[in-house]
Amino acid sequence: MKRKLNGFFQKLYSSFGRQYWWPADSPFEVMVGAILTQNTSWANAEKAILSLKKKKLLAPEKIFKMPLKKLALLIKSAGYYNIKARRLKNFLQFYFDNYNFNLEKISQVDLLSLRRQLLTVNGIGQETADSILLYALNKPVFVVDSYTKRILSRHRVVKEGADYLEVQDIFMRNLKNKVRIFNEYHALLVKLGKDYCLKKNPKCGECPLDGQ
DNA sequence: CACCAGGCAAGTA
DNA sequence: TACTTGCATGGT
Repeated sequence: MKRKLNGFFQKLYSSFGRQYWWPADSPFEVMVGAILTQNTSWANAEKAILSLKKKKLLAPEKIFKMPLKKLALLIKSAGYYNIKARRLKNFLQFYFDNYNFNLEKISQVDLLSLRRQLLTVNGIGQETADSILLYALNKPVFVVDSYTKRILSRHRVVKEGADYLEVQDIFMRNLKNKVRIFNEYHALLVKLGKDYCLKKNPKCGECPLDGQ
């Protein structure tokens, strides 16, 4: 299994190169982006980020104070904008109550404790929590998304319908250089899913992982 | 026109 | 525990 997963990584990396995730100017931008991109293309989430940036509103205190309706309109392009506005507010309430919007403080908390805390916020599930932990706070946790599950079950690494923690565990038990590799590997899997053969209706002929 | 995108929560059985 | 549904814009 170690060899297989590392082999996949090598193939993906040599096919696609470095992905430079997460595209953001600050850890806070990653946190916001993680919520905005839920079940949504990055292109649409990014437009919402830009509309916040353009008005200099991409800051914890600003979004915290902003009326819910105003926030919803600003992030409209990300889709599900009412629910995502509420989720952003929920996260900022958590961030203020527990860490006073202080990045140093939240960064000091150990991975598992912070993961549990994030999961208590309404609107933050496992993938969003792990995206924040890995890409905003550089914690060694693997992010699993629908592409990851599809790719792994299609290549018979896990059974179809394997749950989140099961898939996550496969990566975390079998890879070294945690943060660096977890960051790049997840990004490469998304790249593969987007551009090649692992959409819901695949034509797997050119998939770089075939012939493994 | 249909289908999909870097999910999650709440309801039901 | 396992399955279903609502949430919504914008690109292909």
